[in-house]
This record gives sequence, structure tokens and C-alpha cells, in this order.
Amino acid sequence: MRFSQLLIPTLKEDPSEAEVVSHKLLLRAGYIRKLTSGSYTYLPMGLAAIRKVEQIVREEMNRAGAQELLMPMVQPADLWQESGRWQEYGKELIRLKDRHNRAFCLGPTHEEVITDLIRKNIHSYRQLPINLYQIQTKYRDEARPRFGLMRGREFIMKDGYSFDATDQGAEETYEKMKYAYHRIFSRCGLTFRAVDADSGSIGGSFSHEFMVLADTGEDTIVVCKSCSYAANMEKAICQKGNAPQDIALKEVERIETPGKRKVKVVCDFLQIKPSELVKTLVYIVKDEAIAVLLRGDHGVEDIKLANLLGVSDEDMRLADDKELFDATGTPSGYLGPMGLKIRVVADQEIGNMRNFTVGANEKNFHLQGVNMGRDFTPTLSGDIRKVTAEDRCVACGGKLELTKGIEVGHIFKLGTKYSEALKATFLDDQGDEIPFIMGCYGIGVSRVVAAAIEQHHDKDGIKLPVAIAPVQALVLNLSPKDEEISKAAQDIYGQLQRSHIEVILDDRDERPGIKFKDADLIGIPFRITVGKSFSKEGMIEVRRRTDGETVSIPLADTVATVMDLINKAGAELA
RNA sequence: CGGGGCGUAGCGCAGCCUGGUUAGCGCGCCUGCCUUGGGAGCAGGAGGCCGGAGGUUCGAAUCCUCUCGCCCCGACCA
Repeated sequence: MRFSQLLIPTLKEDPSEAEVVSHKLLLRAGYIRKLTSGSYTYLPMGLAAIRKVEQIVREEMNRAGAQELLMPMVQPADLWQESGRWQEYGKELIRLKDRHNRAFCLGPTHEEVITDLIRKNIHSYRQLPINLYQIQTKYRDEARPRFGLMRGREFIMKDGYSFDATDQGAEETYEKMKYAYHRIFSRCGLTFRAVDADSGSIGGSFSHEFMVLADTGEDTIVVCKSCSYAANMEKAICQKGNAPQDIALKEVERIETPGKRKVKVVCDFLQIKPSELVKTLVYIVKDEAIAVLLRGDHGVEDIKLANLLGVSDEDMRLADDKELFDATGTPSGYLGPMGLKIRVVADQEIGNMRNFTVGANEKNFHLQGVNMGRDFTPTLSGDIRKVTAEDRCVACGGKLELTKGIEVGHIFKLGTKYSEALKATFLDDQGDEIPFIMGCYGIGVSRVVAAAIEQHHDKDGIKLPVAIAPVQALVLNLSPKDEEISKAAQDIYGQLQRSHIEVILDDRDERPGIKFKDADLIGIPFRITVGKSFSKEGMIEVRRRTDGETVSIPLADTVATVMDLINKAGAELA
């Protein structure tokens, strides 16, 4: 491929529409162009990078025993009605009608279609397990598409579905996929964590999200600095501390705190730390007001609270001041657990606190020297708060870190949710008809490219690892008008092509500076420069994009050197 | 869906508040000269329904109304 013929529209300046670095660079380096909000054309360089990721995904999925197929993108509504998701899925499901006025949707995912396929074609346990996947454009009508390829309405996804005869088999399949995912993201050169995306309450955890660590990530995750423990904020377990043994309990003391309502203000006034105070929040849970006790410096994790109460977090919200007063008879800011008539849920940490401060349920008064058990007893107690960096790892006790992540993959043990809904059954070895046990496994292929750029770039542009860079090498002919230089550049280009190296020849009639800048921006891993030093000393320069490491070598050795460098760079990730 | 911002040449922007010749600037593009190891220089040139519709006015990029699009924060989603 000659640069002069390729569509690589690079930009000197950042486009105003882009906010995050991957979006800016994808546009500037000529990888993508926007058609409309959330949908992008993949230009030759962008598509090449996506194809590289797809190929790695294919190889690892196949290695793990999965088979590739391709399902229709337009799906009939009746299948979705059968699973119940036509109603449940909501506005993200884009719906359309055909000329006969029959309803369809564009597939945001394919559980229905694959389950339909399997129920029609697999009837015996002897045919199980089976694991199928596809790589396809998905459509989700996102409320707010953003950050370029990071969250589009149209994106390329690998979605896989497994069908097992037994729970144990399904777990084995799940583990195989988890392993395959580790290999895939490692080969893509990503720094990532597989995070626990399940509360783990019953029978271990069967959902993991693969998060690429990057500041621009939309999710917050907790990772352990010492071991491999990592979890979603909503799922991260707070280690329950030990109660102090040797602290004498004080008497409860009523103190006037005029006009002091906020935690910080009360603490400043009483000369205590927020960790010595217990705040009382009121939630409205399905029309019932419930008090929630939390240490002053902690925050409620809604999902955990909802789980403890056994409700959906959608049925739960913070009360406003009026609702709070109606429920407790006390204005906000002076609430406390003592004497409250409504249900009280305490964070598990409260039990470890001694002689703390709470509101007195009386305007302008607080109580000090309060202790749980002696002075009040909560209706319920449990882990309902957000983890903090001060917490310790539940797995190893190591230090935790809160960091941002980009979700590039999600694996999930589905169980029989869809097989039951769609009556997808097989005969087991006893001749009993039972539903398939399913798992599903997704990878945001186009998002992987964006995430990789978030992790691999510098001020000059993209520097993707060889494994997923659009091409491996770029030959710069610095003087297309110089016959000798052009001949050498052409020679190297031809030899590399014959050696099956993906290579672009920059044959443009541009000044050297432009070629160097573009080479850095596009992020081709190996740059081979034929210019002045060739005319003078017969030397060719080979430079590695990732670290700028440069070697000068004679023409005769160039191709061998480049191949060697590419192989070494590839081997590091394989 | 709530809040905020922006639509002027391919890209980045100025002009708008305070209406008034032919709508500017930088980059890019085309032609020529010159230059050739990190986005050169000179000269000439092309390119605009000032997002769209309606209104106010003698006169609208500029003021008003409506509308469409894009971006950000949040909600939502995963």
C-alpha cells in the first residue's frame, strides 16, 4: 500500500468535538470519521486495527473450543416477546417495521436468536456442551453516546453463548472463557483486571467484567495493590473491622448544637472527627421511610442497601426534607437512631464504633457517648457502604485502590433464564427433558481499540502494540525525487511485502517533517527511514514507535532486522 | 429525560453584545517558484444558503420565535 493512495486523512489540530484522548487521536490519525452521534465510519487504519483485535478474539475463542457463526442483525419481535424482553429492554432497543407492518428490532444482543437456534437443532445431552460466538455490529440506542468509539450506538461486538447439560459443565465452560479472555486482553497489550461483578452471596461468583485501567473509564473499580482481587464499586465487599475491646463506655450526653446540621459543621463545632459521628439518612423504600445509619465519613452504596433490604434499587431513593420530617418528626440535620419509630438499618461498621455522636431527634441538639446495642438496636445491620481507599482487601488484607476502568468484556453465567423462557430443552442421560444451562460472553471489539489507545499514546500520537496496530511497518521515502533513495525505499518495501510484513510506503511528495509527524500520529510500530544518511553512508534507520529506540543499519540487513524486531515485539505479548 | 455549551470554508476559530460597503484570520486545498531529516518560505488562486424555517427592520451572521444537529455534566444503560 502506498501512502499517496490510501485514505488516511490526518488532522493537525484536535477536533473540537472530541474530549478524551482516544477519540481525539482516532480522529486526528485518520482511523475514524463520525457519520452522526454515536456512529462512526471505520477508515482503512481504524478497520485494520479492529480486524487485528477480531483475529486475536477468533484465535482464542477457537482455541477454547468455541465455534464462529453469524446471526441476523434484524430480529423478529415475537422472539423478544417470548423472552419478555420486548417490554423489558426499553428505549435502547431500536424497533422497526417491515413492509408488511411486522415488528422487528436491531439486535443489541443475541440471546433470543441463539436460544431459538439451539432449541430447534440440539436435542440431546450427547451434543453438549456447545459454545458459539459471532463478531458483528450491534445497535443500542444509547441515551448518551460519547467519547468516540468508547460508547457508540453502533459498535462491533464479539458475543458468545454456551449451552451445557449440567451446572458443573457450565462452570467449566465459564472458567474456560475467563481464561480465554485473559489471553485475549493480554495479547492486545492491555493492562486490565477481571473484576467481580457479582455479590458472591450464593455459590461463588459467576459474573466478571474485564476492565481496562484508564483514567477516562466510565466505571469506578476497586483493585487490591497486593493480590488480584478487583471488584465493581457496587459489589466490593467492605471488610468488617474488629470492635475495640478496651474502651470504656461513656454516658450519653445531650449537647446543644444550634444551627449545626451538616456532618462537617457539627464535627468542627464539637471538635470531633467525622469518623466519630454517625449520620442518619432516611430512604423512601416502596413508600416506607427507613433510617440508614452510617459513619460520618462513609457513603451509602445503593445497590448493597437494596440487596440487604431485598428490594430493587429502583424502588429506593433518598427522602426529601419534608418526607424526612413527616416520617420522624425531626428536621433534617438532627436525626439519630435513639427513639426512632421507623425501621433502622445500620452499616456493619457502626457496631465497631464506641461513644459516637448522633442527632438527638430534637432541633439544635446532638447526643454524645452513644453506643449501639446499649442505647439502640437497629432492625437490620450489614455492609451497605461504599468502599474507600482506607479499607482493606477482603481477600488478602492488602491496601486497596480506587481506580477508573473501561469495560471491554463481560462474562456471565446465565443459567436457565432464556432456555426456560423460550422452552429450549434437551433430553439428559436419564431421558428427562431439561432446559439448557447457558452462559454469555461479550467483548466490545471496537471499544478495545479505543481502550488500547487510552493506554498507549504520547503527545505525538498513537502507539499501539504490534499485535493490534493497523500495519506493522512504514517505509519513509524522504526524497521521492531522488532516484537512488526511491529505489532503496522501493526495494525494502517490496522485500517486506514478499516476507508477509504489513507495510505502507510513504511515497508522498511532502517534506520530511510531515512524514515523521504523520508516522508518529498514526502509530505504526516500526518506521524505516530512507533519506540523507542512505545517500551519504548507505545507512537505513529503523525506529520503534513505542520507545523511540533507533538503529542504523546497511540496506542489505534492513529487512532481516525489521522482521526480527517485529517478531520480538509480537512474542512479548503472545 | 434534566442542566449547560456550541453550530460562520475541509479543520481550528474571530465577527454577534451595540444590525449598515464585497463576512475575516490560521491551517489545509489548487498553480508556480523555491525548499527537502521533525508539520518551511514567497507569489497567485479556488472554496461560504453564517445549520434550517419564520419574524422584526429601509437593511439581519448579528435582534426575536420555532426547529434541527453536535458536544459536555447528570439520570439511565452495561
